Amino acid sequence: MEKVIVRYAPSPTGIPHIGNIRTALYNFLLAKSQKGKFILRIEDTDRKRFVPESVKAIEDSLKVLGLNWDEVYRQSERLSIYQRDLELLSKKGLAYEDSGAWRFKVEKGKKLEWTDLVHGQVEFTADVIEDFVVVKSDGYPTYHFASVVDDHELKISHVLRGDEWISSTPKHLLLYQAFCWNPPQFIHVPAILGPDKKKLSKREGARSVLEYIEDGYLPEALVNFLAFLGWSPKGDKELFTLDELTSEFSTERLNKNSPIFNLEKLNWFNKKYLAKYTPKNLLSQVRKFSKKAKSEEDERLAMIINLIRDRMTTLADFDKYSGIFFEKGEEPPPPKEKARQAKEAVEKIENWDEKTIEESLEKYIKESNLNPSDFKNTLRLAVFADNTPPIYQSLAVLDKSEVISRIEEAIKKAK
RNA sequence: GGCGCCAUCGUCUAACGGUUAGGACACUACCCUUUCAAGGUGGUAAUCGGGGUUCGAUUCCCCGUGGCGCUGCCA
Repeated sequence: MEKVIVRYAPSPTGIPHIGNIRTALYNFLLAKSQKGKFILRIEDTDRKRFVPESVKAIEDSLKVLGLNWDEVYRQSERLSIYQRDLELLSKKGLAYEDSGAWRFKVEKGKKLEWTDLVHGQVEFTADVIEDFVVVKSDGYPTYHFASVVDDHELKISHVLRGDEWISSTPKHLLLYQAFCWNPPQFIHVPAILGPDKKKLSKREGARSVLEYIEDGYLPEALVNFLAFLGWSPKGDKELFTLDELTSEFSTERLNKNSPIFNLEKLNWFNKKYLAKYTPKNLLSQVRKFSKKAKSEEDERLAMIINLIRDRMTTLADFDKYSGIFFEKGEEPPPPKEKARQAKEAVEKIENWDEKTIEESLEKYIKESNLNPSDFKNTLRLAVFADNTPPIYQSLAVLDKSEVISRIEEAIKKAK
């Protein structure tokens, strides 16, 4: 069997959004699932729209997700190849000059068809195709020309790209015929849509994976989420690592219709992957996302993370839920009498560790014949806020003196 | 306008002629629980419409409708 060689060919006209990167993901999965080669090809043939920084953004986006490429090419460095093949066409009488550009001569009446790995048999008539430009007057090739020449040159076996290219594929087929080359397999995948069913816009997820990473989303979650937007594995399993996706991937299970970007689902994936992180790993990740966490010592930070990790959606959520461990919440204090009792109970605790705190307070509740829920509620309101992680463990995060001074503060404020 | 692609719960999807149309997110009820989460168990919710083919259509064919794409010396 021929070797599978696949390419992701973005044009560097801006930061690639999540939909572009999903195409890259599918290309990567297709290549690696067949033990093939994954090529990155920068299609920088439009000099007007070229944004130099976007090349790095493309590379960084792939790297952060682990989509490592085997080879990289830039079309702007391959001009002589296109020139050579243009001459070939022109010698055959299939290209002609027009206002400084070169056009391919389309033979009318021809039937162009291919078997798309997603769509099945697709047919066009050459009648609807105009003589199209292959080399622009500035000497750079058009997409149609450059991609066909390069795909052949690099022995690309499968062209997996967005389905906006379906209508252009007949042009590409014409070129393959003109050169007497065998066309690759075509796989056209639908674009991701926004919640309004329109093309993904900036506010609805057309952001780059780099931005999602900055917001505290995990690469594993992004990969899993993106893979499932237009593809599904056999069973009901939902959580897949990149390696698992690679061994499971098959183009047959790629979808025909356009999926809609759904942030809720991404959030769910992110929570799931966050839950899988080891405490040590999570700690170092959280440090990158929070100033407060950065200056906190390991042991205490680990305690806090352990208490709030279940409610974090992204890494950036550390600040959102850890506030009560740095500063008391705004909640109104409990009644004075109850707060005094709480203070008394806390003062009796001899060793300030989680276990002793719990034993000692439970003992106090029993001896004073208190309602346990009510007492814990009082503690929560006096020391923290109305929502907290388990109260005894939370108390252990603070110093005893801090707890007492917070309660005293509450007593002062209480009626 | 022409050409093309697409159509299952609100969303992501399963089904490859026969299922009580399955799973997940979201929503919701209950359980667990001092609170908020997390977790557990249930629930609401879908085959765009009309014709065929067939003993039988979500599934195959045609028409319509709707959405999207292309129709650039942009990709």
